[in-house]
Amino acid sequence: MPSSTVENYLKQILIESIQAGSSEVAMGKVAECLQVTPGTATTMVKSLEKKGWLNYRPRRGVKLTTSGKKMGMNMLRRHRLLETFLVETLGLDWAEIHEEAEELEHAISEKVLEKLDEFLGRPTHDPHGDPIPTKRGSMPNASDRTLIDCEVGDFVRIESVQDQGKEFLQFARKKKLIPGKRIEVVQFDPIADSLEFKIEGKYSLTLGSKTAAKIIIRP
Amino acid sequence: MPSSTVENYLKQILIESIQAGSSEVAMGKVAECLQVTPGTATTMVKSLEKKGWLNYRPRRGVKLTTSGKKMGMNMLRRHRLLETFLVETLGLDWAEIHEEAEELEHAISEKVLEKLDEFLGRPTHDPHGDPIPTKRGSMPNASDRTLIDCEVGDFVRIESVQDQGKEFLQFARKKKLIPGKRIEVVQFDPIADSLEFKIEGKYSLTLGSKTAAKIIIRP
DNA sequence: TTATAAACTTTGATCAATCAAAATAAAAAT
DNA sequence: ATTTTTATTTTGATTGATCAAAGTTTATAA
Repeated sequence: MPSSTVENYLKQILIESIQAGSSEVAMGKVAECLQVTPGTATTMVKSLEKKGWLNYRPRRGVKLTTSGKKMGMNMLRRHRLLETFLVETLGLDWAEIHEEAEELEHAISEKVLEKLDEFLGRPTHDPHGDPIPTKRGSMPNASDRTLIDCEVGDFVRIESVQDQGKEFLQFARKKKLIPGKRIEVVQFDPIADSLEFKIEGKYSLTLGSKTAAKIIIRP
Repeated sequence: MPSSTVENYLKQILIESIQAGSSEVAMGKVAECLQVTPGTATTMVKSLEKKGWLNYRPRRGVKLTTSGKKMGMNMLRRHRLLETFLVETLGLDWAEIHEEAEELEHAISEKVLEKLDEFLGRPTHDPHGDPIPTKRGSMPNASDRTLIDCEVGDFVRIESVQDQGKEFLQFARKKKLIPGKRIEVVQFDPIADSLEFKIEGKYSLTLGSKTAAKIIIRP
């Protein structure tokens, strides 16, 4: 049985490889997203290779094997199901759930997870709008379009928000930047680096491109 | 923040000291209930003393400090609330929940625990009938009478069952040896080491003293 | 093309938790 | 009062995960 450290490496490498689109993840990225020094990442990654979770090419990066991908997906499933539970059932604020799920995901067994999934009614997306992988490890592929890809006049729907930070999530909730909400793009000013839009036809909001890029949308 | 190993030592030492009635727990007991070699227990206990969780007298045993007792109680609270959740909400069998709670109790935060307690309606006892310590660390003291302390003709109620083992719990459920059930003692034969009784006036059952001692009762 | 910077790997060390086996102390038996 | 047994402690070693700092490649810039 993999330690929670191993589980974290695999989950994080999977997330990076999905996010970057490329399957090989640079060692710098690995070290960064696991919050360890580069040397630690190198050492760990070598031991993960020995155990068959991934392939490591020195000074190139790492690439998950089939079992590594499966394990990573499973962790993502745990994480997102737990987040859903924490919000839907226990009523925690969506800004607080990431850290909580981060701990619980290593402690929950497959058996309990299955019961939880059933109890929650087999949800397909977590509170941030991210898709929950199935038990078999497949995941509906998410949209790759964000608010900055929109034209003035576009009508779109928020699919998810890509920032697990407390501050951002509290801001997003206050401004109704919540998965499912309808958005109409009103104005885009590249010089001012600002994008103005209306949520549900009511609430006006202006964001810079950095933040607008965190809002994943679907037409 | 204490590691889960530390949490386990404190919880287990607390349980032992409650069970044995004496506050000082022998090193042998510590090693046994934590499933480590005696040498490991000695080493660990010394480091726990340095951190103020307990007092250690070589070749005598250990005694929790106030903060150690508090931490141990808190772990017991976590464990029992989680067990309650696993049975009441997720519908797991009571024979499977101990190991699950054993893992989850180290991962759940105070915040989530509080929400869980609220969600469950502030239960006072877990599925095995054991009292759940309050947030402040107090616990209604349990009965110390078991089935073997009964006389023929006694009418009593099952308060709890004191064996977390799978086999015993499956047996107990099948035989309706469940907290809350009423029992009438029918016969007691010291020579045969057997005790016969009726549950809810319907089901007859005979147990040896070893097993009868696991059934905590209240008049 | 060489110098510099950035990314990465090695090396040597530490910390928590553990074990096996040897040493010691206390308790029980003779 | 010894001897034997049992309980406990010590010692030396291991494993997993980590870091700091020194060394090595590869990429970038001058």
